Amino acid sequence: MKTFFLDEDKIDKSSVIPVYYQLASLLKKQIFEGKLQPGEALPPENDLAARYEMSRMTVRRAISELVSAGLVYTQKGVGTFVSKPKLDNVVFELNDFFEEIRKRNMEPSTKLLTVKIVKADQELAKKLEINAGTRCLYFRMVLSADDEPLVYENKYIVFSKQKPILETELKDPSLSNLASVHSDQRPSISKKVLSASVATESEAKYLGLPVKAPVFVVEQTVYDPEKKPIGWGTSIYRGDRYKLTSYTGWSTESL
Amino acid sequence: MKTFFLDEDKIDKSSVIPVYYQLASLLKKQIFEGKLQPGEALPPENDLAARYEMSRMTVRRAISELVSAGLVYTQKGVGTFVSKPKLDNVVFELNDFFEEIRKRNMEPSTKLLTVKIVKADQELAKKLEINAGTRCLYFRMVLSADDEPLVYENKYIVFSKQKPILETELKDPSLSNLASVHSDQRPSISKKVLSASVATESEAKYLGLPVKAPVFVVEQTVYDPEKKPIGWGTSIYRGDRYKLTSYTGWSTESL
DNA sequence: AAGTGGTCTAGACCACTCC
DNA sequence: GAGTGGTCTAGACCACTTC
Repeated sequence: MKTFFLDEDKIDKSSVIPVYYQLASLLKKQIFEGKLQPGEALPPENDLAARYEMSRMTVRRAISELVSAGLVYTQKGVGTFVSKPKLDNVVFELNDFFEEIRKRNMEPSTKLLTVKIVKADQELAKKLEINAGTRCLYFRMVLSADDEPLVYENKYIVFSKQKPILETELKDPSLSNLASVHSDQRPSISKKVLSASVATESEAKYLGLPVKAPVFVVEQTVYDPEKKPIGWGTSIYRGDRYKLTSYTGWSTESL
Repeated sequence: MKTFFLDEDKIDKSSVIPVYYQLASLLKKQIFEGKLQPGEALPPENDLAARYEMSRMTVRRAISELVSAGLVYTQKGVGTFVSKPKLDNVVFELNDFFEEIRKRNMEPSTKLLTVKIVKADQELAKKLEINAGTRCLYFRMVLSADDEPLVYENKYIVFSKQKPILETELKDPSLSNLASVHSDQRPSISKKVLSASVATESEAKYLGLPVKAPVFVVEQTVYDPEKKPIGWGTSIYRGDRYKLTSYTGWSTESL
């Protein structure tokens, strides 16, 4: 027989801190300290409700916090169990360039190298699921932080409405924004593919890199709600400046 | 005055499908179809509860589904509003090698090239926050799928207990697993850094690539609960085989 | 049959925002 | 002060798992 509930009454029902949050923190603590080991069952919800003198709904709210944090999982008719930490499944974030740069207290800028109407060649026609020769809007630009070039981009939008290029849209030159301005359809899904490559001659030139220097390539396709492509482009990220970092696991933070 | 509630009574309270789920789907549909535009407010919770004849708690459960899906956000004392889709903030998943390969119906395998005890040099000592010369366990291996080499790995574990290398642990040669077996501390946090590079001579040899072929490099550090490093390693992924794909946005799926 | 988590109700009080 | 979302209660019935 195992004894739970050794911790004193740590729930302060008159506190401004929600009761469910206090209980969630208390359970988290027991997990981090190893009092509740991975695979082990939490006390039943009714027991927790009785012990901490709160309603079962409030207990459930607390547990649902742990579930979404990935600390525990539930099994219908069986119980709630502590998860094993998954340290090898990680996610890398790649956020909007302007947001990311500003977050680092640097000044992002866009240099528009080319903007014109082109006829789609075979490759582009295939990417955008249109006929070769169809007219597309073409953008070529360099994104910089504090005047240091970091990203070189080529973008194509299916050309469906005549509209001038506005100065303002260079404030957000993302493919999804360009597509929403220059297309009839509003973009609703975006696909990005990240790969490793080496800089071509022109890429190296605009990024101030030696030819064949390592780079990240992000190929993006933007679709309308009917899953029809409305924009396609590639972004070349300097390999010497860009790294994607990710942390996973249980941390004693957030108590 | 805007008219909500035009949809007929689509809530079937006797259905096996939970009521909160039905309401969530109904609201999702209105958002996808544009009947509820980004920035626009959802009807107040009390109104929804009255209209669909359910308790407010159930309405809140439905809305909380939309919140965690990123479709809406709430403001205390103000209301619940439809979010703007963020198409340029994406996450790339990089999961456990064995899981990923099996998911693709291929057979993963590990070839252990080297395992021995080494004295830490300056660089390794810095990474593991130990003194140079401290003994570490060193692993060098190639991970393959259907006998095609895909990843080349070098890993170091702080050497704290004498323990034989077991055949079974090559079934999961991840740094976190090796660290948990060969260290006194259990690993609890993992940091991974993804960068683009080109293959060195030895990397190219083991991966069957030309020298200077593009590769992904993942540098991983595993920490114990006190944030002390207990393992460090690098993984070289073939750039011609590995791509990270990500989808974001609103999709009509999941209704 | 007993125990578990999943859903749902019909109220209640609160803090917050806006006018 | 009116309206909003955030929290909480004390019940209830259900489907599921285990014995």
